[in-house]
Amino acid sequence: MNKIVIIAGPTASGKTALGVEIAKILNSEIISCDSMQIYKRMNIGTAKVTQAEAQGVIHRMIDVVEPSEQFSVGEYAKVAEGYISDLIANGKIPVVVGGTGLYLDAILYNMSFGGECDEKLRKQLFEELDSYGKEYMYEKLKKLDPQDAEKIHPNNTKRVLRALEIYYTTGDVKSQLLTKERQLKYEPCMAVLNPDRELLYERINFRVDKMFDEGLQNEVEKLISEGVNFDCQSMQAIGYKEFKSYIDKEIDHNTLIEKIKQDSRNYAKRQITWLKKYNFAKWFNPITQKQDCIDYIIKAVKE
RNA sequence: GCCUCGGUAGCUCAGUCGGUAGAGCAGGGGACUGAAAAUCCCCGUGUCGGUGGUUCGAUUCCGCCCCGAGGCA
Repeated sequence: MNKIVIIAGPTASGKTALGVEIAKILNSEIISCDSMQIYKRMNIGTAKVTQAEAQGVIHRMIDVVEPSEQFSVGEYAKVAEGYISDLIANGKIPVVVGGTGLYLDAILYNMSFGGECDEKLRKQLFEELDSYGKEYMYEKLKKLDPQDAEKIHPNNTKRVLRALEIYYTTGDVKSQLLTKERQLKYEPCMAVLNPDRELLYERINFRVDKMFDEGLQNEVEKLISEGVNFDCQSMQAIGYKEFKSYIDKEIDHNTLIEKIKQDSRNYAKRQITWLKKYNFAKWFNPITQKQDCIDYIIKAVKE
């Protein structure tokens, strides 16, 4: 099995810098694993690598679609897979850097996602939800796929609808898709960066302030003037979506900043929860164990 | 100085016609297969400002004191 380096961790844990450092040592490229850095012109708020930070290291899976476009894990997996294979074919070890859990799964495992999302169908499901309520939709799923329904909380409407969507587009029920054993596609040499919680939160707060200094508001206003609205998937990103209530004059500027910090902190915690499931990953405190982490990765790659 | 209203969880506040209390947010834990920076689930003991009194029993009623906000002087 081919080796692959993975640097993961919550937002503001220092993945970017460490990734570049390791990619340089390995003379390789970085495959970003981030659901929001996919979008072009969303640079400040997603903390995308700057040219200076990249130090000449090539980054893939960044700036791949317009902020007005839809994107999905399935597409991510397909495109990222291409870059990874190319690197491996050239005798290089890909360096995957990012914190989007589902996307990491998509790289690591052989997964068969359900059918593509069908705009019309999705709309239809939403209308049904509006008129009959979430309990009705859940009951509907329960009849079609009791096994999957059991795993989804009735309140988690988004999941319920997606499960229904899978059935209507593929004719197969979701639990059917999941019967196959998950299989690792590569041999992962994986490090999770995990600063002390308190420090992590401080870093997040600091970073958000910095984003505003660097012109986050300008970036958002520019996107909006281009026609990107808050219904766009890209605008679900933390650091962007919070601007809606600010622009609608529901909150003041200071509350906006605090809200972005808060959302970022909550997100970081969810990321950590997800990353705990990779039992082959080694966790490091990026402040006190940075060199240990680099040594570990380099050694794992050479073994 | 007098009057009024407050002082309850880290924060904002609810409540107890007297039987030692509960929401939201924060915080913690968790789930996760084409929206995932999304979406969802679980977790609430704290001298109920202090101190006396009434009472079998006070955070709740009464007195005094302290702190905050407002009003009258």
